[in-house]
Amino acid sequence: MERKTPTIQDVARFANVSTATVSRALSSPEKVSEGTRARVSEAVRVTGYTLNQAGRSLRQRSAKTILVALPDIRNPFFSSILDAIEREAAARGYGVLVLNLYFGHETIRRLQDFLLSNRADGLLLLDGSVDTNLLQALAGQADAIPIVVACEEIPNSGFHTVLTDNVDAAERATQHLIDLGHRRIGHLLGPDHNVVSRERFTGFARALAASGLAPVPEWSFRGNFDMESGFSAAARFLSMTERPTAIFAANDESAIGFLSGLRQHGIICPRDISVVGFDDLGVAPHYVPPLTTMRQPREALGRMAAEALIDIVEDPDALGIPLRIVLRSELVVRESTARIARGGTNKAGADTPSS
Amino acid sequence: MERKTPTIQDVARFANVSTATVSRALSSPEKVSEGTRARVSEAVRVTGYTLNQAGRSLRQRSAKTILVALPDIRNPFFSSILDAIEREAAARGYGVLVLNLYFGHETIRRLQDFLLSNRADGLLLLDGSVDTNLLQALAGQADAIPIVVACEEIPNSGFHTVLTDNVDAAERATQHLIDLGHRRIGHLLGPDHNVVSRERFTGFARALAASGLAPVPEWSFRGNFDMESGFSAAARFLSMTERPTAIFAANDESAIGFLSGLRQHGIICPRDISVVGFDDLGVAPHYVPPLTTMRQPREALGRMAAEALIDIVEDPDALGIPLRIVLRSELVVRESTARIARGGTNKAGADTPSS
DNA sequence: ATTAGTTATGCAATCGATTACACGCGGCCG
DNA sequence: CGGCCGCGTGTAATCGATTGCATAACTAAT
Repeated sequence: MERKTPTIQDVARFANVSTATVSRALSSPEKVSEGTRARVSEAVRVTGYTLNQAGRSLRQRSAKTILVALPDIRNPFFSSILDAIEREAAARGYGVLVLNLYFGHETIRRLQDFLLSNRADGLLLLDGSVDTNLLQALAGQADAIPIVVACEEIPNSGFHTVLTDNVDAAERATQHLIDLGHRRIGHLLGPDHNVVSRERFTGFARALAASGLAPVPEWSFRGNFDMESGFSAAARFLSMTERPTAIFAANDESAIGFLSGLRQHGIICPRDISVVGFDDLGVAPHYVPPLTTMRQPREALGRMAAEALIDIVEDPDALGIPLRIVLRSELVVRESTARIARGGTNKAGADTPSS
Repeated sequence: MERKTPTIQDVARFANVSTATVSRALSSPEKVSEGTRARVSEAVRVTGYTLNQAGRSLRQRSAKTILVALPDIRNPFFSSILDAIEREAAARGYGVLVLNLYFGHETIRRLQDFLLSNRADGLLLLDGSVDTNLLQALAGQADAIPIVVACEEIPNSGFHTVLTDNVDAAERATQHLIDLGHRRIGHLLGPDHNVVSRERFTGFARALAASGLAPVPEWSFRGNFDMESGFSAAARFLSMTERPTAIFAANDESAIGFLSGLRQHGIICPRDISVVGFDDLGVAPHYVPPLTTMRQPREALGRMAAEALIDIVEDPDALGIPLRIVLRSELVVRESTARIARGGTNKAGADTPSS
């Protein structure tokens, strides 16, 4: 009973044709006569044949697989993008390999390996902080490896890019706070080295400038995109005597951590402080209070990035110039932001509102 | 400048040895002399050789890749398990293919394809609701495909399984509510057909029974593991005249949706109701109120499942009998549960105003 | 010195599918 | 009638790496 998985040879034998014909019948049916086609289908059915992808990959030098490299799968922001990517890839017959990109050379080596070893046909990179030289070496060769960078921009790299309008969105988020009457506005930063962090800060500063304000260095809280860092920032906030009345947080997770920290000391949002986040995570509408936030079109972003990558994989000349798609984020107003209180309740000492 | 990626042939030519020797130098160094080994390394360095995985896979019939199939990548519970799996796999030199298992035959077909086409060496299944027949066909053949089921049990299937103690954990969660003096305890269910849902309900009922109580059918709210379903359940809760004083929710997400729905109508947790969740998501400690919940050892679960699968892939006879690992969940008490209010009969209409 | 054993290496087959090229056959056109 | 074209098919080379078997060069043992 030692049956091996059937190969194209078995099918050929059964259908009484050559392996070449079987191959053609399966991948370009129009090249084969109707009768033969039927015999081959039947033979496939009977033998239970399935393609051996390794054989095909070897010959065609393509793996029908894309590699998605991201800084943290656990982050719900990335995981929903990954979801969209997987859907799109599946629809086009591609598999998705995921690679956690902690940091350091080790993982870069692995990334390179995956690509060079013909396990993946292209790279979808969801992290802007990867060594550019290395990537360009990969992308610049004669048989260049298709790369699409999504979410985070790698400046001047010339890679195809799909991202959201971080600067502009941050500006609008901050403007929302200004529109509500806030003048003392702080920012909960993202990680230092991160491009997205910087863009959001830029948009923040730009909105302030447009209203004749300037960022107060004290009110830029260190953060890291995660809840813990928001929580720690709250401690610093609480220790200050001159506090902002509103905060633009670099993302929802840190906003939540921040609010959670404040709440433990009786600072209530939006009564005492307004907070606007970024991302519109699933929990945002169900948090207490429901979070005002910039909604990034995550599904679209993932889908379009995957689409573009596969287009290039299938026809390297498809795109003349580097692609650059910018998707617009949308402000979702909920309950974590409110018009500034009239009498300026927000005192930690004897501070007067600037109005 | 039309350089192709170098092959083992190029290395062999450069090092003045045969391809066989190069292959051996790279994968079993102890079989070649020291001098040759050095020449080969040098040649590899100079030519910039990297292995072509397709070639190796074809010959060795192994892809150095595992397939992880899950119902929803976006779900933070799964994404952190996926993270752990990826880490373990990476450490052992394996790649990870992910497959979203929406439902229906189409995806099952894809799953089968991946396995049969030699793109993956084994399957890590994070979903108990897959057609068992098909899986057993895959697993039962002469050259069986290694399968490990994690998170969700497939009863009587004989698959290797790694999971958490759902029944027992649910019992302890409910017991916690009983210990706080609650007697009128409801349950926010998971999806109907789901094994895990049922196990958690079983544990719930068991805890009640141990205290001489029984589940009140009215107080078992339909749910779906997601926030929306928790939110809807809240509406039903609000419409009832006889309400439970505590709820055991099938998971944190639905607990959050439920609390969010209640809050909109002034029902405050834990003052008016106690809620215990399941999973200990990242947001749990930062929710308002911080959630009491059963922490599942997600990282351990993912890691151990991956470990077991790869063990089997590398040595199919490694395990004599079907593996079955059960990990213990841990109750994390936070602020969403409280001792029942003294006179608190919790009747609708008799609500104390919230502010 | 002969034999046996060990070590290092090469030769060539092999994994499974694809595809360039060649061939045979029938129809069509000049 | 002869040449050309196109269709359907088969033959065999090919993709890149691994590995069973053979061989050669030494060492050790008798």
